[in-house]
Amino acid sequence: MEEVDESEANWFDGSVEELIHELLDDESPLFVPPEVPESQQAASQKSVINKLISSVYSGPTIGDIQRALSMGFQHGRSGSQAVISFPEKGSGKMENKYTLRIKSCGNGLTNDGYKWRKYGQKSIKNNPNPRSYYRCTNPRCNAKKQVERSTEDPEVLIITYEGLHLHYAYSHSCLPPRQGNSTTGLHVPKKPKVQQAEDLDQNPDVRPTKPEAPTTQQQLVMIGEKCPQGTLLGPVLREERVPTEDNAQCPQGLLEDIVPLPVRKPCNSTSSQASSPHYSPSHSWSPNSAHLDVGILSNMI
DNA sequence: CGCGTTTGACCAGCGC
DNA sequence: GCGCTGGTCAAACGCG
Repeated sequence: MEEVDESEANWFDGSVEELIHELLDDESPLFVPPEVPESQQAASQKSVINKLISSVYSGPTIGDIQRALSMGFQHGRSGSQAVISFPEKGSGKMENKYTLRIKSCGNGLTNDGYKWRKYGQKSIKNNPNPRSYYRCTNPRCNAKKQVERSTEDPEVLIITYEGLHLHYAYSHSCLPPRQGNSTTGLHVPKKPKVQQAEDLDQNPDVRPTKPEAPTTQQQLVMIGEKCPQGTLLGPVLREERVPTEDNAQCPQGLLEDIVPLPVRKPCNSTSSQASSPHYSPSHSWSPNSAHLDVGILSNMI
């Protein structure tokens, strides 16, 4: 496993918009051919950046997510429901937040594939049920979520996700090994306790059950990627999949970073994706290539 | 012993 | 300015 010096990873901690502004504010011409008139260089730079972003980020749009949701619940078991909502663009600051309203599934599990650490719980006004605050255990990932039960229907969980994951999901069948990632800054549990917080999400009164063991040999490599001019494009997580049978059947992609597992596969999050007869790779953004860049997704929603 | 949860305290934003 | 509320911190504790 090649050592990756984090100090050289050149992480861009801001959002995509901030990155764009940083690029636009740069005095130096960016991808603008010298023959372009000076008066048109700003517009040309924006055009180039737009193309750059569209080429770097080819993941799901909100519409894609909504389509995925409708797909997921067509394929999901009856009795589960979820509604995803996004903050309105016109209403103040556009945050990368979205809220899921999920009707509890029979098995009471909502493993969304990520490892969350609970950092707080607060009783909310006009809601007898406390709100729990979770943060992604990855120290480089600022993804957070809030979980509370609906006052109208105690079976309905209101999960508010904030921020996007700068790494792959640790879904059950796709957990990377603990060894070999110490250089990436990614925290992977020795024992995958991912399910614990998720169990509490669905059923705060029930103690967690034992999770499944990791089965794949995925390797996460974090790199800083630069454009030819040396301008930092942003944080990039590059996943190199060891071609094993397991991960060959474990497609994960950009959708994994945006749509939680219970939404993609309601009531089925504990079983192997590949084993599900309903699972169709065409409904997700599974990377067919060996590499997938996901880090630039921050603030896409 | 390490990791995760619990929970009271603290802080910031907002409305009055 | 004050109080309320939501969000976060961090020490204590529990579990494996």
